[in-house]
Amino acid sequence: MEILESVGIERLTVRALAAKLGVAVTAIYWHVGNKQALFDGLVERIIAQIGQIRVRGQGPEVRILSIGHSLRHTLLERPNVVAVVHRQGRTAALFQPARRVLVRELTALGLPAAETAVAVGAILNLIVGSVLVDRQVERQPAQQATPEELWTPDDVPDNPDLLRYLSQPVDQQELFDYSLRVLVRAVVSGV
Amino acid sequence: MEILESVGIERLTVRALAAKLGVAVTAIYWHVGNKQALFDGLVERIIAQIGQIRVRGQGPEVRILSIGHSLRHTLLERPNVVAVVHRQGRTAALFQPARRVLVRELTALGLPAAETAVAVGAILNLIVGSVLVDRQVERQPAQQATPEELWTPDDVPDNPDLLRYLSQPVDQQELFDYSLRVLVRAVVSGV
DNA sequence: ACCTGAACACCGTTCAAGT
DNA sequence: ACCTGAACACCGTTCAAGT
Repeated sequence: MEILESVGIERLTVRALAAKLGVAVTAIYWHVGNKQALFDGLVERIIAQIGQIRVRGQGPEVRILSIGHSLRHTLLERPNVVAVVHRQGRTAALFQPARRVLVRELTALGLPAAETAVAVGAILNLIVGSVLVDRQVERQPAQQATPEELWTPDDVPDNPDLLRYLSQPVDQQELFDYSLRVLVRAVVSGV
Repeated sequence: MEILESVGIERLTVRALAAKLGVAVTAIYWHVGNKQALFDGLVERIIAQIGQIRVRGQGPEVRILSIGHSLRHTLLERPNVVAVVHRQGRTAALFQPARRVLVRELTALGLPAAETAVAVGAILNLIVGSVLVDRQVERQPAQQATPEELWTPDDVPDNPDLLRYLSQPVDQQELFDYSLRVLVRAVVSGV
């Protein structure tokens, strides 16, 4: 975990771990089997630790929004951790606690079972997506082409105002707020 | 590209490419510099090929939905390709053509510039997220814990109907349809 | 039961040497 | 200008050998 958070998943190697522990590389293999098993164990610990969700506020809409924001915030704080979980294909398990509390809030609304299941999935997908995109953006701050090269006045004829907006870097947090609000409102009002 | 699509990004190595070309490993280095540059070049080609979007249908809502579905479909067909683009941090560039046509459709709606920029970002984020989650799900079909273990009757008291829904594997396509529809409707109606 | 060193088959990369 | 082989520093993994 220390290696992961300090130098990233790329350099979390069996040999680096052995060195950190002051032990022969092969000792790791005796204890955990192989690298796959090592990562599996690490991810299980992460899931047990990070999964916890605090729900705050009054009223279903506010409470559901707070779940989304808290989860997104937790994940954004630990990009390397999210990377391992994703790599091990355990994203679903990581999100299970959030799924649990979301179900609780949505059943309180008295929605039909089918709609609740879809709404929970949609909200969680939105969060996963937003986090993955955010990580992507921060990992590549200079996306090679500048916005000015990507947009020509031709794309947005007679609209210098829009061109200015499009040329600014996207505020991921704002996008997330907007999408989540729209989605939750639709769910709560039963569309 | 052939290696990528046939055996996946993991095994797309400089040495594998050299072997496929019947050439010494070091020849690759003379031509493209290093692996990073090799991947960069590959990704540029992919972006030029895959970015193209067909917009179909009449009316802004239908046309925007068609953009979303076409893009998602294209990306889901080539999971390995998406993986390289994502790894090289060029997702934004891959989505530029879609961004372009989305802007065109939304300006036709006559929305204020600020709202158009946010709406475009939100829709694209939804698509990226849905594709990444979908790839995740299919890469790990057996998510270790079965739904039956994840949910206890305690989580959904007195609601066996909901429990049944939650225990089924999530239909990612349905989730995407739902979220996109909600989002586009909100944008079109100017919420 | 736990740890070691040697060895193997892989990587990416550099560099001097060839034509 | 283009390609090669040898070499280096890294990987993950196995296995016989030690205590």
